[in-house]
Amino acid sequence: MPELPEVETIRRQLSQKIIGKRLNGQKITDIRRRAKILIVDFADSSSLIFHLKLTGQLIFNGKPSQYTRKVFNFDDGSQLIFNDVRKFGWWKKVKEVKKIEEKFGPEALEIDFKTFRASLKKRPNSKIKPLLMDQKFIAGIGNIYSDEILFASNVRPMRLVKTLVKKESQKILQSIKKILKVAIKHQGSSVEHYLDACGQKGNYVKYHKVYQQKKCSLCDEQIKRIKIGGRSAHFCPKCQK
DNA sequence: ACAATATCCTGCGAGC
DNA sequence: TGCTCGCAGGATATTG
Repeated sequence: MPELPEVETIRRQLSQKIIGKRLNGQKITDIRRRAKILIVDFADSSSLIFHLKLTGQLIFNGKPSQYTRKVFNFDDGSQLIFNDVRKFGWWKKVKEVKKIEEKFGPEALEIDFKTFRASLKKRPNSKIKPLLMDQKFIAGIGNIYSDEILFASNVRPMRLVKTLVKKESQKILQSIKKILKVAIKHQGSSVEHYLDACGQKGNYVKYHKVYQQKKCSLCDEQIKRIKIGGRSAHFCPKCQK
């Protein structure tokens, strides 16, 4: 499922390919990302925005399939295809994208500890994993990376925020940045259907420590898989407290 | 005001 | 073999 590293990978690839081209006569001036939303800006200050949700793909000059929901044609004959098996993903032309951008919490790669800790204080009774996935709390993290971040932090996903000591909050924020950055470096994680804008798989799956893993790479303990708020959560009962 | 649950959709894997 | 059933998940709406 495309989370921050996957959308960021697509953003970087597409910015090389389509900035300066025209779509329906409109010149593309920039490609940005906010949370898991990809934003294509036009010269007239309107934008085309995408959310890939679970199984969305945006592939430059890709070959259309039965799951292709939309083909965007550029003035030079190149194209961008939007594939989506489960049809949860969407795209939308908007006049004023700022309003949408404002709905999200601070970007995961930009938030500072002071802000992070203050936000945590406001949600004492939340379980940490669902909170990390709350886009209004912090933007960009989904099911895969919340599991990986909490493993790296030695904190169990069901821990209540009010039980976290300062050191643990620090470790969590540190892990958020580290894991997301490394995942971007490896073009994200290809579980389910994710492919980047070149139609390639992301390699970060190789580095997953808990998400859909059987045994802990550090202590050999069986990885536990539980449900938290209707979502799967993976953790090592030995390494995570 | 907060947190938990249902909802959308479709392919896939388990089980009979 | 071939069918049914349940599961996966992001974000929103609804319920508790």
